[in-house]
Amino acid sequence: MMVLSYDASVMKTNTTLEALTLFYKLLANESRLSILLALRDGEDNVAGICGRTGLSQTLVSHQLAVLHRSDVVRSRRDGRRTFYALADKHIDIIVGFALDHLAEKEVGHE
Amino acid sequence: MMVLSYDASVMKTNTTLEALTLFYKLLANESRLSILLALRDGEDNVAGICGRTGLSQTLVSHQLAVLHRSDVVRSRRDGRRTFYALADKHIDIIVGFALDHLAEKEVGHE
DNA sequence: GCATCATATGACAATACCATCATGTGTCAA
DNA sequence: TTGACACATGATGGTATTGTCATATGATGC
Repeated sequence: MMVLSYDASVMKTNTTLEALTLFYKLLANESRLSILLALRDGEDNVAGICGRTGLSQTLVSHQLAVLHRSDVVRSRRDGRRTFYALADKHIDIIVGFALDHLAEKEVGHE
Repeated sequence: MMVLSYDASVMKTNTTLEALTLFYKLLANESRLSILLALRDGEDNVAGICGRTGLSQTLVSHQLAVLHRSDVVRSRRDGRRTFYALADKHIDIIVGFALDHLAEKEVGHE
């Protein structure tokens, strides 16, 4: 049973194929991807992310929880707010990379 | 309604976010990813892919159809056989890239 | 403490996806 | 043309995922 959300500490027991699939599953949702793209511009709190993505607070919190459980984003509390950021440069690079290549492919199709 | 399978010709009307999501959805399944990883070694026919992935013929055909509809793989008929290959280097590069970074991240977690 | 702000969590209906079984189609050899 | 081979397709049951509503939790100021 493959589940979207997984505990990062379990990942070592997964095969590479499973790990890679889980990783892509995280990116394979418009809400989550939208959040990640927003975070490429730098860290932001939940309200800020809601504003920038147009998603509801509940949805953003849910998806941030998913992304956080999988160590894709990290969180930092500041008073009542929680700021989220991409956990490392990998996500940033990988998403950017795919975007570039997708764009390139689009052009190629014209 | 976001659907995994989409007609590649429709993609121009999608936003970048949608297109990127659809792209990742294609990779977010263990069977498809397994097929794509197999095809990184070069083109192969359905039976060959079944052998290398351990997946059933029906499943492989189904997933190849999905990947083909989205222009991720291309097909070539040779007699009774159909050979499939990655449509371009993008997929190869992107998957390899994610694999490398995932590996790197794993090491970082030790 | 109490109200409020900011975020998190639980439960759930709707939907999407997956893998399988059964069957269909196209190709070749005899 | 028939049979076997190689692959494709349709239908379907089971399951996973999605987004929403309602509600809970934690922090701050008064």
